This record gives sequence, C-alpha cells and structure tokens, in this order.
Amino acid sequence: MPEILEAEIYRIAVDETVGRRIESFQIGDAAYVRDPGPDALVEQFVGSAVRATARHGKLVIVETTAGDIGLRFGMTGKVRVDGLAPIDALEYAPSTWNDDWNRFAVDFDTGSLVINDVRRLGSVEAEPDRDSLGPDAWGIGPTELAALCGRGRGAIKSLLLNQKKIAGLGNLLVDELLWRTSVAPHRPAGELTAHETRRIGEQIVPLLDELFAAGGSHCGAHVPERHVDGRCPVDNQALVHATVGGRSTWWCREHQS
DNA sequence: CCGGATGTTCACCT
DNA sequence: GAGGTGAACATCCG
Repeated sequence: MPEILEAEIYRIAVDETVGRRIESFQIGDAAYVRDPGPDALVEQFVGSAVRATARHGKLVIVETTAGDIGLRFGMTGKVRVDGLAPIDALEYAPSTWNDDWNRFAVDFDTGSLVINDVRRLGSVEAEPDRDSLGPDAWGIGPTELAALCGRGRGAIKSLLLNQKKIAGLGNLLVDELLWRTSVAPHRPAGELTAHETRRIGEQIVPLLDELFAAGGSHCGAHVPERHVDGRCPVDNQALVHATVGGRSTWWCREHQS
C-alpha cells in the first residue's frame, strides 16, 4: 500500500543517490520496465548521473542528466538503497524480502537501488508524464477540492482516489480522511454541502503531515479497525464494510453521513 | 484445494 | 466525457 506518504519516504531514500553515475541496470522482470522497455532504458540512461529526485502523488521521479526515470510501486513495491530498506514492513505485502521478487535495480558507481515487488503491480517508466496526474495531494486545500467536486455524481471516495483528479491518496488514506471529516464515502461529490467539502479540503494536508510523522498511511486511527467486528474509535459503533468506488471501504454509519 | 480478499492501474464498457 | 467494472498481479487465509 505505498500511498503518497510511503512514496515520500521512498523518495527521501532514493535522494541518497544524487550525484551518482548509473553504470548498469539489473532487470529481473522485463515487463516491469513498462514504457521504453529494457533496451531503450539502458540506451538512454547508462552513463547518466542523478541530479535530483522528485515526487508527484505516488510517482517517484529520479531526475538524471539524461532525463527522468519514474518509479511506481503499486501496492507491494519496496525499495532498498545501498542495501537498506526505508520501510521494512508493508501492509498487504509479505514482511520478508525475497530476492526472487527483485524486479529492477540500478547499479551506480557507488551503491545500488533495488525495487522488490511481489505482485508486480509497480513499474518503471522513462519520462513519466506528470501532467496526466492531478495536483499533488500534499498541497490540496478546500478551494481546489471544491472545484474538483463540481457537480460530479460519482462518490466522493472515487474522486479522492482518482489520480487524475488528485494525485497521491490511496484507499487507506481516503477512508481515514472521510472518517475524520464525518462524510460517508458513497455520497456524490457534487452533492456535498459547501461546509462538508471545505472540511475535507482543509483536512488533507494536516492528515498527511500527521500520518507522515506517525510513520505512514497505516497509522490512521481507524485503520486497525478495518476488519469484521471492527469498531469506530470515536463512538464504538460497528464499522460498516462495503465496496465503494470499486474498493474495500470501511466507515462508521453513526457519525459519517 | 478453492474462493475471496487485498490496493493500484489500466483497458474496456455503458 | 463521466462513471462503473473487471483484469492483472501473488500470496495468504479460512
């Protein structure tokens, strides 16, 4: 479940490689290098140097002297830089690191970067298009959110998860956000009151700041209750479970409406 | 042993 | 175009 917070933790780890030169790639899974393919990637980037790192939503970008390399981690992607993993345990992924799942690696003049991904839902892409993503969630406020909601008839949860609208929020963060702001996930985005929209918009950045400091997307208050017989930490009512926006969703019928 | 659950992205349908 | 559905992925659990 790397969501925006885990992507940022990964980016900080990858930032250690700034200034290094790319000597070779170890491509354990050719399909993982989605866009140009392995050969073109080698052609473009071997010999280049890392200039900086960036992040847009869940996309981590390695900016080199030969262009950008985009890293996406799907839900079970982990990273190691120089053999060290910034996050050992990932929700919904095995806690062990099995080298069979090393999909992609970069060998630098000193050190290495390895992506390990059991389910292969992540990918590597040259020159990823940041413009196809919405604005980064870590800068969204009430004004931006209100504009996005518009008269949309889709569920507010779907909108918040839509990376083309807002980049970075994943299933756990969205459930936590709606739980905190007392809005039921299936409510049509365009039918929220101005007050509700503002409440959600105002809470996105504080939520991200808080959970980043706490350690990640799984550190929300209601996340541990996402199971049968789970109870709302606020009023102790049984949480409701259903599919909303195609995703497993847990909410409190008592205080989210 | 099999079906379901798990989160993200993308292709495809209405 | 907006919105919804399901496939792909691999593993674990009941």
